Amino acid sequence: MKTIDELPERTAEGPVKLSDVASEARVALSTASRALSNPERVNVKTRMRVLAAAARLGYASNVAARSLRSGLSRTILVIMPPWRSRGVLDDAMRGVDAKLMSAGYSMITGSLNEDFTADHRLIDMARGGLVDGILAVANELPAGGPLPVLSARLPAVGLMIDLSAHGIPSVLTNDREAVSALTSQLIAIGRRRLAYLGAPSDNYHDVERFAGFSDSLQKEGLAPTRLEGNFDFASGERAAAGYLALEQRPDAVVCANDDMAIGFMKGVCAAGLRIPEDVAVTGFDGGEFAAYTSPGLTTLRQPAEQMGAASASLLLQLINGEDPPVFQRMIVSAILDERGSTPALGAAKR
Amino acid sequence: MKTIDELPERTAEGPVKLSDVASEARVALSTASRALSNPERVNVKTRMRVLAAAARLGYASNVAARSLRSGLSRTILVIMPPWRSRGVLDDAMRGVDAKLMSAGYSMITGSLNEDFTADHRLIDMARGGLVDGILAVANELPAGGPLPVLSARLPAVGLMIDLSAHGIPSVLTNDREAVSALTSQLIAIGRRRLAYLGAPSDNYHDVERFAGFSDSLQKEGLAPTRLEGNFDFASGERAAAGYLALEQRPDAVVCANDDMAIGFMKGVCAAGLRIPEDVAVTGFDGGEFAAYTSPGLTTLRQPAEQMGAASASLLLQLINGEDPPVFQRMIVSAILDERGSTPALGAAKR
DNA sequence: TTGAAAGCGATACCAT
DNA sequence: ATGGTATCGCTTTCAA
Repeated sequence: MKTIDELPERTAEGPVKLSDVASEARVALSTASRALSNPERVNVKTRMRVLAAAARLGYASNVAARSLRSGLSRTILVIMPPWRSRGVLDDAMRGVDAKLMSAGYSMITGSLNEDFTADHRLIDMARGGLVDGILAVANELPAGGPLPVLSARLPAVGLMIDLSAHGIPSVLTNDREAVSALTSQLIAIGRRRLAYLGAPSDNYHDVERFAGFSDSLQKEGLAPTRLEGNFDFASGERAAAGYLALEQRPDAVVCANDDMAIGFMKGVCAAGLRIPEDVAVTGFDGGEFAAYTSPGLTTLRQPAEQMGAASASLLLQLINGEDPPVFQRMIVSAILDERGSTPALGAAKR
Repeated sequence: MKTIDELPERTAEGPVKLSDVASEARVALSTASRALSNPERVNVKTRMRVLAAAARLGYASNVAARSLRSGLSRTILVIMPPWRSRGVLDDAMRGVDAKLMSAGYSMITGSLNEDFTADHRLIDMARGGLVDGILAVANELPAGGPLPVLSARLPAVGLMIDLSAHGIPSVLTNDREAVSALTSQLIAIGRRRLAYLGAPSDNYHDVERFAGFSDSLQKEGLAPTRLEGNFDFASGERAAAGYLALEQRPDAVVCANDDMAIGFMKGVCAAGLRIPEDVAVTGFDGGEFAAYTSPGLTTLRQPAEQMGAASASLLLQLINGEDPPVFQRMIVSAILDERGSTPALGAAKR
């Protein structure tokens, strides 16, 4: 995986600008400009020199200057209703939005591509001076996600993604601990054959949650079963088929998120099993839907909106150059929302 | 309601800039600048003159110039995973994002406030030259939403909101027609006491959908019942209580969206009614979750992603100054997703 | 084909 | 307290 440090660094003198590229390539400023924006109007040989220089220096054109001069921003303003409460991410964004708004900041949301890499233009924005800071948010991200943009060396914060290894403070849920506690409660009420429904294991949250699950099983000397999904409804439903095919069907299934849990419930209900009598099911996230399945889904709710707000505050703090936070991870506790998909978990000790 | 035309217009000479304000207020450029950004460092009297002039001219500071000079953009780049398929809006945004991306455009998403008014900064962005066009998207918006920003007189398109009355081309679903057809089908299978679960009636979609519902009832000489909600789950559940209290309970309930339908189903199921035997329920939107309730929810699905992409194309077309579209509304047909919450609707003629 | 120079609009320093 | 002016980084004529 390409790490930040392999990418060209900004010099101590600040962002590299077109004039730097020009002198590096030993051409005039205007020629450098043309080489980049109207390549066909420049001698091939010179063009290559410029391009090479730009690459070597890690040049990113300053978006503000460009749009000021050209009168074109290549940017669209999308106006939407306030963030709706759907899924953790939206909840989180609501918190982010509110906080940034009240601090007088705007937000450019750049989605990653389907393969979770950052688009080229995102990187330009990050390094081209149009933004003051970066908030990387992700809950279902494989490792190696938005890193290239972080090479902008701008103040940055991770939300629901652990970037602390890169020196970027991150706001996270206590996935491992919370799942472990929940698992222990399931054991405490007598469940003995427990399964975990997870996702491809390069996902931070899956790793953590599965670890929490395993921790508790090991403590009791129980053996874990693992089912595979990919965080969406359909994969949960497919996993149900796998579950039904087991000779010794687990009597409790801990899912890595709500969506899979909901799909899973549909699958096993359709087969005539009773929830929670035959199998207890739990989710993770605490989306609004969880209260509207039948039975309702017991889940670990992430206080997403607060986490969003916290991450935004943190970022603003970094931008304003106040004393950097003493922590690298801000861990927020998930909250257990108990519903019909599990028997009463009672006062099982945490 | 404040309409576009009451707002200050840009002069034919283009956006008003600080120098215009300065001369209008009969002060130096630098003084005008200070009056706006460091008010306390300017004599009250002069300050008022400047502020008045700015207001009179409808001045909006050029964001590009400001951030170029000050080195501060007051903008945060938020990096997110690809749009997820939740709710219509997200689906729609996925289409928008893909289209804009491939055309080399970036997106600034500005949420409206909780009261559905545009934030002051949104308006600045729109009028301050940082964006080339505006896409207003909304499905649950009361009338009078994002209009002020549209005063920027930039190319604009409405998505799931009808702004055609303001000369802004809009991409819409055939709400009225689709609901009417569905209602007729319910009548065709023998339902006679039909209710509509709607939302505050200044909402475009609610108005259209209710009209479609009423159309079909009138055709058969049936009387409509109307229940009130506000588009969210909880309001659907509350509406169920109202429904249960009716002496003559309707045997079919057409809901203005999926969320209310889902909440409503939960409410009536909890009371022991059977769906669809005792009461058939339908939704609108076709979110992913509709397939995971029990029973599954019959709903009119909006092809949101395609609509999003279409609206983005349209906007780009306007920006590029190609021949403006000959239509003011692009109407897309909703698709009936038939599930367990209604008896087989069969081949009822449309 | 390349280079020099004139702005784009706003800010902030330095005078007054 | 106010006014003049250099400057931010880049694009774009206009000459050479």
